[in-house]
Amino acid sequence: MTPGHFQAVFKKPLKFGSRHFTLLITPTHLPEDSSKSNRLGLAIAKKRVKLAVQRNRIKRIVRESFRLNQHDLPAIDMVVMVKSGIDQLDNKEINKELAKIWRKIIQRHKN
RNA sequence: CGAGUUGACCAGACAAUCGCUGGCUAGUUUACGUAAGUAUUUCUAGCGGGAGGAAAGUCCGGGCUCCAAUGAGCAGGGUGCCAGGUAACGCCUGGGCGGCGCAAGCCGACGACAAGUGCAGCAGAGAGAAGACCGCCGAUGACUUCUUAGGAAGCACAGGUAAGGCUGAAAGGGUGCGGUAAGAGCGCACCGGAUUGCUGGUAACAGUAAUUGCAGGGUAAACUCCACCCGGAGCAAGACCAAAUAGGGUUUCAUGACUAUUUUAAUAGUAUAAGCGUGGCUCGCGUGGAAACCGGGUAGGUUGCUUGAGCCUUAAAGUGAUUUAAGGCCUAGACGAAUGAUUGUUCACGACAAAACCCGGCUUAUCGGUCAACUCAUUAA
Repeated sequence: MTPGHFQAVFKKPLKFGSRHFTLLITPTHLPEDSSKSNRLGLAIAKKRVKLAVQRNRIKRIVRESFRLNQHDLPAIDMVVMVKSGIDQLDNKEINKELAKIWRKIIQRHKN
């Protein structure tokens, strides 16, 4: 996603929260309706996660999880934001929490 | 074998599956083109590459880039034993001096306070060319008593005294002997200091001799003085390409103004903002349209961007930092930002922490391990 896309998401978001994540979501506005149109943006503030090593780790895990689940998700743009304290979690816990969020989104989409 | 010092190195390993990033090769796709082909297009496959010793803090120094430049000075800032190394340094090496350690070794902003100015709480008698609180003395002078008339004893009044005590971080060289009423560098010896000379050393400095009774102590990360160094800003530097919109310039066309001709609608000519309020000055309003090209330039893109004071091996010079020569090697280059995830096996159960223009240092963080040299202790020969 480019900065323009980020602005679009921030303008009219649908919020999903969990203990350590906040997701902002809008339906994609791509003119050509392709199958892989859901896109991911990461906004991990230095204020929330201090060390560069930890920030990179979280980004990787979120990307990985997104990659594995993207085919089940509806056509959306989303920005993943992060709350403080997430650097205390290990990889397994983060994966669990993300899986929960994906399920939530899919449920919402159906309804 | 134990305790330790210094230097160098490593930073879990292996396998399977699924991914990320940019490079090369092959194919594919897109754009332009009649085609050959061109391209910094899309996607796929294969191959090989892909964070650190500190990438960190951003504390110094340099390269590179732009700006300014003829040189010098002032201001401001920095450095501060000596010599060497280096592109340069506040770094490194070697040496000196001082301190710590049994030792290997480690630590030190380590110029100048007998240029000037300033500062020093409490305590204490006294804190800077000092000071008499306790103490010591009271020779000399005063007073009292005695007297053999020379003096003797007392008193602690004048006064002398920096040995001792007390205070303090610090009390105006130290120790000893002489000396004295008691004392005092007052005199002497040794130690220390200062000055001058000589010797060794490139130098810092060290050694030594003579002279000098010896001194106004501390503090310069206090002002200051002395010596040396420093132009400013930074890759968001800078260079190139360049959409939309607005605006600038040039050319052409159209329109409008005036004049002439005539078929009253055209042609030719003139001027290029001439126009209107308003006849003039002044003032105000107005000064338009289309196309092409040009230039500046925003978004955006490309570049800068990794071949470099580079790394490895060997040899030579040097105590060493380092330098020189020969041979070999190419080892991340992203930009919403790449090195991961899962599972299994294994071990000593994995710390601190991730490039962002590039180097040289310093500082700080750090689980543990390997190697080399050296020191101490114990035992044996």
